[in-house]
Amino acid sequence: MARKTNARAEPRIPLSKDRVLQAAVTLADEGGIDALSMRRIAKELGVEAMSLYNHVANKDEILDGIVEVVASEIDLPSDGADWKTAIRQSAISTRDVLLRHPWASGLWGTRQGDGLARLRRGDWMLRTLREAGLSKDLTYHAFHIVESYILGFTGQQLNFPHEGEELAGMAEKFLQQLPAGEYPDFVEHVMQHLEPRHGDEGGFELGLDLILESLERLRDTA
Amino acid sequence: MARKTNARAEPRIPLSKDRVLQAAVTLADEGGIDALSMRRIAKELGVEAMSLYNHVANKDEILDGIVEVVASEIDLPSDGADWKTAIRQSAISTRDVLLRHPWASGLWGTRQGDGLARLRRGDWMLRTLREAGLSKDLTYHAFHIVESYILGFTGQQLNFPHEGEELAGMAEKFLQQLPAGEYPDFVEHVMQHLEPRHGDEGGFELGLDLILESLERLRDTA
DNA sequence: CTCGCATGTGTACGGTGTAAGCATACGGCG
DNA sequence: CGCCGTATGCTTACACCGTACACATGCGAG
Repeated sequence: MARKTNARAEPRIPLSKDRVLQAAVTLADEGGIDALSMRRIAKELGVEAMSLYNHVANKDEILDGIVEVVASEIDLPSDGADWKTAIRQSAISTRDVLLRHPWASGLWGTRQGDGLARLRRGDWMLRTLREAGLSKDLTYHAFHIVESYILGFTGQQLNFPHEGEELAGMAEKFLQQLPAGEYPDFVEHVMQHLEPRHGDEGGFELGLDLILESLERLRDTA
Repeated sequence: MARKTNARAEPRIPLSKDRVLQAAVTLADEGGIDALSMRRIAKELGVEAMSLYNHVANKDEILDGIVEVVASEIDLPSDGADWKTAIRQSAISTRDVLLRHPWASGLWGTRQGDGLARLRRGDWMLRTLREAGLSKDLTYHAFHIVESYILGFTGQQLNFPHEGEELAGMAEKFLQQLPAGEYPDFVEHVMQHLEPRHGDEGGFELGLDLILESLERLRDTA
C-alpha cells in the first residue's frame, strides 16, 4: 500500500552471474548435464532465457562457470602436514566433489580450465610437490600422473551404477547377454564388483598410495 | 544403354550400419563431436537423415557404435611376451588410438561400454594380469588403476593444445592474464610445457611404468 | 507376375542456442 | 525534484537438432 510501485511482495532479487551459475549447478545436480538448457535455467530463476545473456556471454561461459563452482568446493589442506597425506586428502576431496556433482568430471576433462579455482588448486598441488623435495622435472610429471589418476578413476566410477540395487540388476542382465563363457576374466571382474566388500572406497586410495609411494621412491633415488 | 533402369553410373551401394558408423567416425575426426548430427551423417552418405534410422535405432546407438569402432583399433599383443611389456604396449596403443580420434575419450568415459570390442579388450587385460600372477583381488584393483591412468592421462593431454605453435600462443596469453606472480608454481609448470623436451611422449610411459612396477612389487610382497 | 517387406523420403513437432530490437526501471546528475 | 542514459529483462525470430509418422519405391520370394 505504502509504495505505489512494487505492489508485488517479492523483493525481486536482481539476476547476477553468480545466481545463474548457482541455478545451473542445482539443475545439473538434479537432472544431469543434459537438463541444462538456457530456457530451463531461466525458468528456474523465474526469468526468460535471453535475460541470462545480460550476465554471461553464452552457454560455454556457464559451463566453464559451473566447473569453477565445483572446483572451489575442493579442500586444499593448509600447509604443514606431510606432503603425502596433504595430497592424499586433497585428492580424496577432489574425488568426493566430483562424485557429488556427477556431471562435473565430464566437463572438467573437456573444458580448458583456466579459471581461478582450478588454477589455485593446480598451483597448490605443484607447490606441495615441490616443497616435498621433488625435482622440477619430477614435479612436472608427478602432477600429470596424479591428476590423470584422480580424474580417470573418478570418471570410471561414475559410469558404473553406484547404487548396489541398480548395479546388481544391470550386472545380471549384462552377464546374461555376453557370449557365455567366452570372456571368463571379464565375467569374474563384474562379479567382483558385486561383492559388498568392493565398495570402491578402498580401491581409489589403494592406487593413489601406490602412486605417491612410487613418487617418493623416485625422489629418493634420483 | 543396355539396362533401362539404373541410368545413373553409380553402383548405389546400399546403406548399412557399418557405413553409417564409418561416416560418423570420419565426420567426428574432421569436425569434432559437435559436428555429428544425423543430418550431416546422412549428407555425407548422400542420403536423407531419416534413412539412417533403418540401420540404427537412434543417435545413441551411433555414439556407442563409433566408440566400438575406435576400440577395435586398439592393439592387444598376442600372449607370450612379458606381462608388463604386453600391458605397456596395449596401453600405449590405447592412448594412440584415443589421440587419433580426439572425440573418443569423452565418449569412452561417458557411455556404458558393453560393446564387444571394449569387452574383448577388458578381458584381455584382466587375463594378462591374472596370468602375470596377480591375485584375484589385486587384479581387480590393478585393472581399475591402469584404466584410470590411461584414460585420465589421455583426456588431460587432449585438452592441451598439442601443436607446438598453438600451445605457445595460448600459453603466452594465459601467462599474461593470470595474477602476476601469484601462482609461481603453476607458471613454472606452464613454462615446462613449452620446453621442447617435454613432448608429453615420455610422460605417459613414465607414469605407466611407475604403476606397473608398483603392481609387480605388490604382487611379490603379498 | 504379384505381393510383401525392406529401404529411402518428406513433412512435421518440440526442443536447442542465440541474434536483434524493444520496454522498462533505476542511479546519478542538473 | 525531474531528467536521462544505461543496465536489465522481454519478445520475436532463425537455423539447427533428434526423431515420430505417413508415404513412395524397388527388390526378392512365392
